[in-house]
Amino acid sequence: MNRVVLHVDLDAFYASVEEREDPTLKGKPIVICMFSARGGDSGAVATPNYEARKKGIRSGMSIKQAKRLSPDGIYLPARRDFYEMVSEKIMDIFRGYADSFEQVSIDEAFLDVSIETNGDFNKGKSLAKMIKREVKKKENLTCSVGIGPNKLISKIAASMEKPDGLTLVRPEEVEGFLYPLDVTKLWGVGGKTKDALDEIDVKTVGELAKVDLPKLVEKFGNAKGQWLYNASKGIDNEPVKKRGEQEQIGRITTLEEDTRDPGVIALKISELANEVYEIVKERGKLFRTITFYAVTKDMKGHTKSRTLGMPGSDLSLIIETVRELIGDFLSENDLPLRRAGIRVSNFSKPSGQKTLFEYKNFKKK
DNA sequence: GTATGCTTTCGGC
DNA sequence: TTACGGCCGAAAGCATAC
Repeated sequence: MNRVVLHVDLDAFYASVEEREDPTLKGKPIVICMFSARGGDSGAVATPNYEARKKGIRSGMSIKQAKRLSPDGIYLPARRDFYEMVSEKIMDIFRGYADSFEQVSIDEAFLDVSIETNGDFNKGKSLAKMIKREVKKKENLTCSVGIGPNKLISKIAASMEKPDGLTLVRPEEVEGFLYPLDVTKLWGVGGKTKDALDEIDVKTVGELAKVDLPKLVEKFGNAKGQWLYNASKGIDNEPVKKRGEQEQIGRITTLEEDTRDPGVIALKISELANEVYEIVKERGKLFRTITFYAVTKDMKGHTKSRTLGMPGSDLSLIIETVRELIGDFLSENDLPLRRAGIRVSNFSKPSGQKTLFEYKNFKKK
């Protein structure tokens, strides 16, 4: 039996939630922004609504640039915790329709409905309509749905018709659907891969499908070469599977001014470390890797990380380790920092295994 | 050589 | 050219062990 996979994507999610909360905003260009600690219009665009997109505003753009494109737009600060709550309710709706379910991000999910539809794409389509109706009715939001025989196809399908779209690609339509598309439409083909494909005159998926496997492996290595070979033909066997718990917890902030003063950086970082520590504690986790993240004046990102021999959970452990990492970083780079952050990862649950703290005490005896 | 683990970078939302 | 958040997961790059 063939698979029937849905990809559901909430339309301009943050902006749509704000419109829903304040209907007087409807029809106006709305731009949800992440303002930085620098004040004024320092910061970036998280999500523009469709009106704002018509004026050329895109996510990731600086707020200043967006204001030049649409001075009369409505610029609102992002309320991420609120969007998170709305997202959870909607994900529960999606989950109710799926044999297996995979949440990809705050506004996106895959639903495998193969069993429920018995492999029938017409049933998949009516299921998609039901989902859209329920989200509209219960949460007053629209979404775009793609239906295909796998994740790769359903994800691209969902992006074809937005907002409030529904795109069905049957197995026999896959090649016709895929071949005219630009290779960058394939999830996993970004700037680097695009440039490499340009070198061999491959611009569309159809052109990529004509390249033989050895050539792709030679150019991209085994894993990526194989993946490109399959993806170009619409082949993707990745299962829709429930994602486990969060693997990394981090916080980053923009410094009030550029600096390379280790004291100033360490102070800011310890505030962030506190927040991270609270979450880790609440979830009862132990971490083994600590990462210091920095963005220098030239906007380049850098990381310094350390993996401990033994899982730990103490705040002081985070702060002391990151202090050393800051020192390492500053001795290797000479530009002042614009942003700084911290991340812990490599989690384990406290089991019978000793923590670093317990291990140290054990040694003392 | 291949598997494994750690560090760094990339890229999506 | 200038100006540019705050996350996350995955891939790439590298070292080490067998």
